[in-house]
Amino acid sequence: MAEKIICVVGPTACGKTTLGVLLAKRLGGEVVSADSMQIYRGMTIGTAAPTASEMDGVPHHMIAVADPEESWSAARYAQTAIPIVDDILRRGKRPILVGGTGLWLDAVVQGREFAGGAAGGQVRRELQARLEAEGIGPLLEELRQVDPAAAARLHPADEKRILRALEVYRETGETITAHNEKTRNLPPRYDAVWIGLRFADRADLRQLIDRRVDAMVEAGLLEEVRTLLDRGLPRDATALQAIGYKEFLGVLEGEITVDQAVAEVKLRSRQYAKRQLTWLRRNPDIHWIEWEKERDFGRALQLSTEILRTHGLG
RNA sequence: GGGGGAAUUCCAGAGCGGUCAAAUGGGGCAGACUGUAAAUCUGUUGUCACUGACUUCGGUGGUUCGAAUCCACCUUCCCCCA
Repeated sequence: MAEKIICVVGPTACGKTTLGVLLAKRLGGEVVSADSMQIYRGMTIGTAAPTASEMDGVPHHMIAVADPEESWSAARYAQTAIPIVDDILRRGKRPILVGGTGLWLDAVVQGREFAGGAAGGQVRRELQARLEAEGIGPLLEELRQVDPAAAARLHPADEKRILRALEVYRETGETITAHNEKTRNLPPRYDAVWIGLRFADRADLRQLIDRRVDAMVEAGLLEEVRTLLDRGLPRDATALQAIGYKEFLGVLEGEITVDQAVAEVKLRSRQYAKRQLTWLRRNPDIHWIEWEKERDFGRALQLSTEILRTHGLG
């Protein structure tokens, strides 16, 4: 029987961090972050990573544990986070996964494994070079030869996944389609109770995002980005894909003004929130707590407690 | 005061007599997604009784078989001269 863990999910700025801490305190739990950007060090302001006071004494894992120059993936995250979750359980505490990166959450909770190969690998670089030289056509044709199902499923414009599919075959001798079929129905690694936070009206989320972005800028987002660059972080680092960072990079390089960057960050953030919601919507196990206008954490904690109780927790 | 230019679907911006409900981009909405996922990719975006019909391209009137596209006047905006 898989062990019980809690997952707190939702779009950016919906209050996951706060609820996670409240639940941890009530249940004697520890937070394991599932955030693809908070994982990097030196990116606290722009990723809205919890501060020491926000953590309120609750142990947090997987936040600021990676060098921004490193390129973390969902697979690497899972490899690192799963042992941590297990350790928390072994110590008789409750793991609480808190995060907005849907794939990363699923990578821990589900029993699936990622196929071989990786972004920085030799095979991938070869494929990338071929893509640049020949275009996607020949690569898609090659995929059609070895894995017709994947070739049919993937949109011809989806270069990233076409490359990945070829890479898996080259690296492992097994097609990604076969790998997926093999692992898709494995039992979940944990018995997760999913709690989702969202606003009943998206306009309220937007307002909150706007305010938060303004606060980030006031808190020194520009300086944070400058510091990262001063330490030699290359412009193409995965960490700099983070919303807020890439835009303010543009400010430092004199391409756009601060006002333009702020507007851009707000826009990208709400688009991101939308994508997060799309990902989460297909998870039927999520128990949604809806905010009306303002976030009421007292009520959310109460509702969460009831949800957890029905799942034998609390 | 005189001369010139422009007004297009949520925004920007094509279109310059029929093949235009109107290119393209942005935004919105919806979706996908398993080793870059805060990334990447897709669909859709006037209305409806939706393989067809109806109402649109600043306003009014006109030319024409037919107009977003031509003409007149009006309104607004921009530029130049004064």
